Amino acid sequence: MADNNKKMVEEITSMEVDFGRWYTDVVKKADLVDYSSVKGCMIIRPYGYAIWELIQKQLDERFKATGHENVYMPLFIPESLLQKEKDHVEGFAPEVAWVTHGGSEPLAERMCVRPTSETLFCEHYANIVHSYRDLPKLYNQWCNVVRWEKTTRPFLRSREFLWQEGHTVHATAEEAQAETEQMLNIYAEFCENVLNMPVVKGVKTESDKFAGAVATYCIEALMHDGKALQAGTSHFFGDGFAKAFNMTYTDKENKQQYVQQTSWGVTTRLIGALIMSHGDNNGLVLPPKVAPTQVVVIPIAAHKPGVIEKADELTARLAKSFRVKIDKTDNSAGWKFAEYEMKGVPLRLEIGPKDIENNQCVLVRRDNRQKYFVSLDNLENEIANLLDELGRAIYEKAAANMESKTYACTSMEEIIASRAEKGEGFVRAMWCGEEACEDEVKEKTGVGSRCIPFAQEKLSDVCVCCGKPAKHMVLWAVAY
RNA sequence: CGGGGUGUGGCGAAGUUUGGUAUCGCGCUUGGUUCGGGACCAAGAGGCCAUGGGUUCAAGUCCCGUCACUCCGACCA
Repeated sequence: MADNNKKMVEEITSMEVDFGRWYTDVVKKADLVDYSSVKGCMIIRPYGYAIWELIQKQLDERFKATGHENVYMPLFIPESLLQKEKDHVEGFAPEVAWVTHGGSEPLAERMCVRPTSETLFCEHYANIVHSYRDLPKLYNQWCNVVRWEKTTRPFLRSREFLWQEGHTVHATAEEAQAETEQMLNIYAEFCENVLNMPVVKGVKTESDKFAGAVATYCIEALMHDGKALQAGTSHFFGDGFAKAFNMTYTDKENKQQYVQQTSWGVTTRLIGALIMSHGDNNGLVLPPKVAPTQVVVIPIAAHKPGVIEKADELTARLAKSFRVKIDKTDNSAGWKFAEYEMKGVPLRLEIGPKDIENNQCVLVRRDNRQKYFVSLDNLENEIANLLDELGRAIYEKAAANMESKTYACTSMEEIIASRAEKGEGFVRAMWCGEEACEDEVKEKTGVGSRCIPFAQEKLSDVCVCCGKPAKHMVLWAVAY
């Protein structure tokens, strides 16, 4: 059998050897994506898309529960509309794709393919909001956006990607601020409970915030290789866009006021995040709540009488409670085991002649390959428990990874030494608040500021760069 | 956008230095034996060697151009 395992090693690069290669191997071999002839864009295959649908569904439930409604905006944005907010256009100009012709006729005004839809929402809100009675407006849109990236990677950075963008307008800054924080908290809760992925909540530094925002909040996750990944953002805009787009309403005192605005989004990048958080050298490990198949039923010695029938019966029974799939192909059992491990299916159910005799089956956990011999009488409960346990276990593992790769440093030398000795991870270090220092840290140590975590800790009194009094503890890292 | 690398059946490669019949493994098809960790035997199908031009009796191989992909830097969810 050991000989057969060689095949496995050849097929997927070990994470320890080359994490980047491992990642591209996994997304392809687990059948999540395929490469497209359209440069820098990916084909999301049915299995990958099913994960996205589960993410969508569970996020959408949370949005609806907090009063949000889904809408759809146009794909194209006229140049004049994009130009209205100065910071915004400067931020996005380098990466927008332009439509210049309709058929063979040049357009009077070129249009970009949306890189994000703030401007469209702003225009719409300016039209529909007149009175304090019209507020708040809590809209969300599920769509695709285009950003002309130079280098691309499936799920992490591609020229077209799928996301959700929430856009809300409020009467007061307090209310908008509360919305911004609420949505960040929803993202964080979702990452932890649904994706089983720990995140750090914080606020971006001035230089790193969204183009046009007053403040950008984010959740940062740490991947298995110690690099950081921004998993979601929530922006507070104040009235910046409101002034540029003339979004006003009349308040109770009959005075004209600008609306206060937010936006927030997560993308298909979340799929990349969970791959790099939970995956191992056998492939994907999917959190049970977003696994398209939670239990795969594998009949053993399927030619023996009664096995297929029993496996079918079990599959039908379990389908009432779980996402179940049966594999009746004539591939060998061992091949199937490896196949569904590669695809990250949380539980494998083996049922063979011996089991049928004993009124039992074998359940095997994806994360640790532990085997359980389970009576068929109590199967649903056992499966539910094991799925829960697996979810908790991979969360704990990811949390332990994050903790063990988080380093507190009190000087630039320490940061450099930490990176050299311990490798990549989150570096916690004090900062004075000056952009020059932020840049210098990045230049000299290689790590960039990820966020100023909400959970602050005073590691020392002075900035690691300039030695002046420190204002914040910043989380630094090499990022995807 | 700068610096490397690679393009050969569906996938992964050898062959290129030194020009001479298109090779190997996986996968696929058919039949049989297997079946509790990537099975085995047998017989098949499948390629104008990325592309355009050149050199030559002869080009996957040498020369010039183009395109694509990929890795490393600068920009980004």
